[in-house]
Amino acid sequence: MSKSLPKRSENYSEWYNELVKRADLAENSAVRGCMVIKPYGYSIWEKMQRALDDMFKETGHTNAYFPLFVPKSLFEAEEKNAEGFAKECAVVTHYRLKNDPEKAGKLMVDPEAKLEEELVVRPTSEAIIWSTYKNWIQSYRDLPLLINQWANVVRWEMRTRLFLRTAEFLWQEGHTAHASKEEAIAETEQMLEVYATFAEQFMAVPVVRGKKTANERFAGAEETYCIEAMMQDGRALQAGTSHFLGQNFAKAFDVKFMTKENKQDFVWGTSWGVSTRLMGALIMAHSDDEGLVLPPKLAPIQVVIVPIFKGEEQLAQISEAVKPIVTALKKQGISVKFDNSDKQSPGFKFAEYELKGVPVRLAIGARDLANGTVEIARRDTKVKATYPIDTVVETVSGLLEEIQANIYQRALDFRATHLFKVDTWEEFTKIIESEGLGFISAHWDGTSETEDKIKELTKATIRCIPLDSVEEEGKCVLTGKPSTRRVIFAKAY
RNA sequence: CGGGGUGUAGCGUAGCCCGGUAUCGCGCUUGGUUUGGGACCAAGAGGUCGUAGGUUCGAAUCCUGCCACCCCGACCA
Repeated sequence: MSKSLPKRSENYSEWYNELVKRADLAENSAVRGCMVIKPYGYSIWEKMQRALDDMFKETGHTNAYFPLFVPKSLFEAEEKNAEGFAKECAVVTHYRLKNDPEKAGKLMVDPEAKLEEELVVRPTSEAIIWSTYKNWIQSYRDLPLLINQWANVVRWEMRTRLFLRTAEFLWQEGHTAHASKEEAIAETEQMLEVYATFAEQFMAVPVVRGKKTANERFAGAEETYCIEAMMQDGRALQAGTSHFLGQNFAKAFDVKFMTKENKQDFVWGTSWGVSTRLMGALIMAHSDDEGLVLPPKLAPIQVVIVPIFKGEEQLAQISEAVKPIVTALKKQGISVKFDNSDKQSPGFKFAEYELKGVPVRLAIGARDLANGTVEIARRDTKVKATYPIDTVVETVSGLLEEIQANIYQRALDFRATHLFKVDTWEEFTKIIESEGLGFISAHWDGTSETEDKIKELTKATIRCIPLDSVEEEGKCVLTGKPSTRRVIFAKAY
């Protein structure tokens, strides 16, 4: 195995792929399009789950679990939703295998064990959940119903990429039911804000909050809100979506409730989700040619301590000096690893923990013991400095906060320099065709035809209509027709 | 799913055109010396050459099917 990663600047996607594998995050599995998430990668996902789950609970949601399989008849009930996902569904048709009479030791699908009704492996759970909600909701007193589930879903994608698009992926999906349209919209917007806050404060990835155009809307939704993040190659990554479902699913599954006024009405729904794709966003937003750069809040190991020693005696002395540091850091809630293995040289360890994105590294050798010092290195800037040993805890906890803030700021600055306000088609194509592309803020006439045409010509799509976009007079960048606000165009993952 | 490429030890590869039982590096094992940015020396172990067929006295090498991965398209809430 060669020591260094492919250069990010030379081949971004090769760099990404190699990084995911080399940092022990995930690898391809024996199943087409499905990945194995390795322990180190999974522990990052667990930290994401923990933080998100806390935020869901804080906003009044509880977790539940619904089946992996959806009977076809339920799946097709909400027509638009079914149609939107039909092309990427895995379907279970049989429930038994048997020995193949013609090939010894081989199994075959037992043709006699055909299911009466096919089961769709959920690509999303609206159908199975709304069919259940019908039984749970009778009165306005049963509302709002605020439920989340952590689950796996399957979407049979033609081309997959580790974390960004896999046939099976892990996610959470919130499904809520409300007595009024206003309340459902407020819920949709609240959860979008939860996602945006998580992305910015935990992942250190700035996002644009916005609404999707009709073309990009979730199948079965009245309105799809999203957060869009910019990766280091200037492409956009949809990092989370929150849908206002109107009464579409309530009508499809006949979910009615009695209002305070003693009238029957259909309930209003929302659904919202983020997936292991966030791992892809996290990796692509911050990492460099040396490897991962993790935000301290999501790093499984926040501080690694590397002893530099000659012989066991020195290691024992260093270990003694390290002990109180480890204890003190842990007391602060900081996760620490003391790597006292003598299998690898310090240089090897330095490179290894950089590859894995450990935010802070301490190095202690005989020289430090004599001087009462520790070398502290930060992953984001690669700056090293020596500090008195009794200031380590304070320095480290300050540094973790600084790194969290710094990588967010760096990503924000990157986005700022790759966000272009464009008013002519010439400029538009020039930017979109250049290597280091980015987000284009431009006027659009509001029609699907124009959106499609632009996609056809440039491969750029409307990522969203930003929630904070200001109303202004303008002309569509392609057609010249009047427009009242700018939208964000970009090439997307 | 279409076009192109790749598949050889845990990883990365040479050999393939021109058929004769597989090269090198990393890693691994053992012993020793090392350790402030991916240590060094010595000795070893490790292979149905992606897979299934075919041609041939003989196939990593030639032919066919299949599978997987990568790149470019198409597809993608």
